[in-house]
Amino acid sequence: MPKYELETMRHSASHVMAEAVMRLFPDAKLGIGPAIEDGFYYDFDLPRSLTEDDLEKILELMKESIKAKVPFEREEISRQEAERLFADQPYKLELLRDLPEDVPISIYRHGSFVDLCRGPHVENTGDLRWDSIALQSIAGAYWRGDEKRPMLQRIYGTLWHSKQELRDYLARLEELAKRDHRWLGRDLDLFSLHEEAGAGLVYWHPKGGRVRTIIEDYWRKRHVEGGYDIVYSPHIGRSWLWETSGHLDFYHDSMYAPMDIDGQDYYLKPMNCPFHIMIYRSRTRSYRDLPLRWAELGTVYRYERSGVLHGLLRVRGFTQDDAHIICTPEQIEDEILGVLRFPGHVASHGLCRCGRLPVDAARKGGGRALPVGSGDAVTATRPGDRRADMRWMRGGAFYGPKIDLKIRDALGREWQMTTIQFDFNEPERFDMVYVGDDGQEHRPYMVHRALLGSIERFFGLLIEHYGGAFPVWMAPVQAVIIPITDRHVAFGREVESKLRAAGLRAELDASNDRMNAKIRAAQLNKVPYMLVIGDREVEDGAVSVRLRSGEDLGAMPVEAFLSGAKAIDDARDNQRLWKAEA
RNA sequence: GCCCACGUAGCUCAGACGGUAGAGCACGUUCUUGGUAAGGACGUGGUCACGGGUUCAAUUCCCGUCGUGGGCUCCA
Repeated sequence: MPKYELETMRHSASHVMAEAVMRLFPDAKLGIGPAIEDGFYYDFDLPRSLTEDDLEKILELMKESIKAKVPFEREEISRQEAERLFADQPYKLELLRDLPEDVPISIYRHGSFVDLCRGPHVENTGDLRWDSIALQSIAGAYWRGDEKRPMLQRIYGTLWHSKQELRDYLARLEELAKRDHRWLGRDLDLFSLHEEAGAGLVYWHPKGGRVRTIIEDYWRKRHVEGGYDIVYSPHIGRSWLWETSGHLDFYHDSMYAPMDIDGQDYYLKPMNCPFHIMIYRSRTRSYRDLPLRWAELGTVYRYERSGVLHGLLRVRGFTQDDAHIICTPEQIEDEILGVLRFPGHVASHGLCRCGRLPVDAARKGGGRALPVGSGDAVTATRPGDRRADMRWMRGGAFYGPKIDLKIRDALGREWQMTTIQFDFNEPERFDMVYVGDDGQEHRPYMVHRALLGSIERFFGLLIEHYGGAFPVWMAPVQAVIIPITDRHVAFGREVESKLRAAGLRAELDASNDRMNAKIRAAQLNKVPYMLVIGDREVEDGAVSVRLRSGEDLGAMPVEAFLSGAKAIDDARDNQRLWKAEA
């Protein structure tokens, strides 16, 4: 058993690092320095920018401190003493002043370094191992996460129990980085982005297009089965639409500048909802029509600040798998539960964990004045309440409580995918009504929901999830036919058309590379099946099947491969069935 | 948007006190016709991101813009 929790050691390491920085920059102002998931950081206000060389020096100084086994000493002091002690540390003073009155002020010293800190820490710096610490990067970070406050320099470090653990961790990071969709997308010829054609705009290549088609076909099929109707709407709309929805007021920073058409302002759509509402308003609706479930693969354009764009995961034009459910207050619970149970398969990992919060919130709130939610549910008050609107917007919710689902990428960052959001605002703004069984007009409830989130982001994470090796049913190329010499190409074409006729995405590699090179190319493209054909196969009407796992299944008649591959396709499990058959 | 770094062939990268550049892979031609992860030869390919400035001369130095990477803030 290690003597200390990693968290304690990491926090101590951040103090040791801060001490080292203070020795290099005696005038440094200290921010905060907590332990984080895999390491620690410390924020500094320094007279100049740090460089990679500085990191080496800092690590050297940390090493000295660790070798000297300097004891950590805890001390509780009065507020006045603390203010005196940190008189030249404005950020510490600010933290101090924000501490509640009844909290005792504790400080930790080791050597000449002293920090306002709750602890705990290791006994002495010698409890850390200098060879299991790495300083990873220098980054900018706003003081207290507020972009209006000064930007400090943050040093990220990582610490483990042993040198080996550190090595393993760094190796793991490298391994994960290999799954990065940005490089896989290029190597597998799935998509591209072009600086000269505009940042954050995605070009889907034929192979990426195949995967997207499969995702969309699947999406459409499940939605129709799930009681949704598919709708289509324009990409631009007159300013009236956005004024009415409120987007022009509250979402303005994310919208592109208007274009003048015959003296009228038109805007690229950042959202699909107002269009679906227009469809709703196109005729009188009865309670007998509800619930309405309208889905659209709607492409939206949003201005994103330049620093936040990231491959497919954060772009400026993307397609949402958007849907709006318009229902009566009585139907809302069933509708939400229906979404939570939605047989989305590809998107539904973890959906069930979301609980019943919004349903309860909606019920308690009666749909007009809502209680404050917790977690990711966003506060909502009255429709039309400007302050509340703005808060929802800033919080990322349009108009009410929501459920969000986040998935981590290869680099460990979280990205929002699924979102389910109540909207008590737009029905009001657009004066949506239905005629109830009492003959009176009533206000319907509206739910926005996207399961995949955006097709682009979903695809990016899908690439990383599979490391580019898509399961057979999604693979852009399912089988590559590899003739050994030119005289086998003719038979190769026959096989190719047979497979294609059977619905398989097969391609013939007729290049004049050697077979080995063709196999290598297919491997690198992560093609599930490689079908080698030479003299023996031509004679027998067979193919030799190699899997991307490297397994060689030997020769089999083309029909046998076909039925096997189709069965595999149906089972959505490429390798196992083959092994069972083999 | 902010902090730091970066931008040389499609990709990965060399390179030069400032005197307009090179490799491997990819691509093309060609020889080779090969049994499960790279056969050989030859060749095409670059306004050294873009725009200014300094200079006899800028891809190299300075400034700006655009873009990329890692963070922060923000978000599907």
